[in-house]
Amino acid sequence: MLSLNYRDSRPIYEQVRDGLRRLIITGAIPPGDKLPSVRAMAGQLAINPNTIQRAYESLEQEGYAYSVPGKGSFAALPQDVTDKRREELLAKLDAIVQELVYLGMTPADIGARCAAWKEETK
Amino acid sequence: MLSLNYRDSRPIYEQVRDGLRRLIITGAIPPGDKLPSVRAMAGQLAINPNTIQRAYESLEQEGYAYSVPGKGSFAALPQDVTDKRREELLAKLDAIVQELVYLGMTPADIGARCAAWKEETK
DNA sequence: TAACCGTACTAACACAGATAGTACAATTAA
DNA sequence: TTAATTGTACTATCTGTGTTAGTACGGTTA
Repeated sequence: MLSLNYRDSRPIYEQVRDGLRRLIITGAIPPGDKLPSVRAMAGQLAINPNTIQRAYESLEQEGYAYSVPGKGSFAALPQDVTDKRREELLAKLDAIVQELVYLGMTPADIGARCAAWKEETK
Repeated sequence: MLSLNYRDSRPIYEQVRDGLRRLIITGAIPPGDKLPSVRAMAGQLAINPNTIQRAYESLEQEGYAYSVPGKGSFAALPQDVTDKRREELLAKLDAIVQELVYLGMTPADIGARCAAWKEETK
């Protein structure tokens, strides 16, 4: 379901958050479905529950999940994702395009690549 | 020339590296031009020279700069930028497109946005 | 009732980031 | 030649964040 890379310099809770987000946007976890419990995922990944909780808090701040005490954490609807997150993505997109253009690609090249994007379950 | 954000959680040396990269890809520092010396930039930003050196090392690993002992550090040519860096950019691009599609945008929308990109000196 | 859930603390530890200081060889300008 | 500047390489120290460990409470479910 999820894997950690201890050679990666990124904090574990960020890796968990990004991994869960990926499971959601790829459809592996449909909106409304229950996410693994904090303790279950901590046990599975052999890390501390506090670290998982931190990942869930971060994911919840983005709008990708919501939690109900006593019940569990669930994947939210795409509509619930924060505008802040959308703006971040577009800003990153622009920065990447700018650098790729500097490196020789044309905006048309990049645009074509994006337009041809398919769900390849990467 | 450059500015630091101490509220940002990102390490200073990464902020410096990204800032310098931006100056290069925007054309503010043309290829072949000399970058500020380690000590000069450290003094200007009021931080430790070691931190600047670390930023330069990272920038050099990407291929955006090269250093000559006794002379200084210089902006490299776009051709010198590592293939690794290019691959990273394309991988990030794909991930962003995937998430934007999940959030409701069509690949055509995103492609059009990229193709319409202009040098706005952001 | 018992087991699970999210959540909220406190305390302690490990490590990366950052600072401070020093040093050396190569280059440049005086 | 001399003096100043450059990149580079160390060591030592400090701080903050990430992580772990343990405990606890209220709500939900079987």
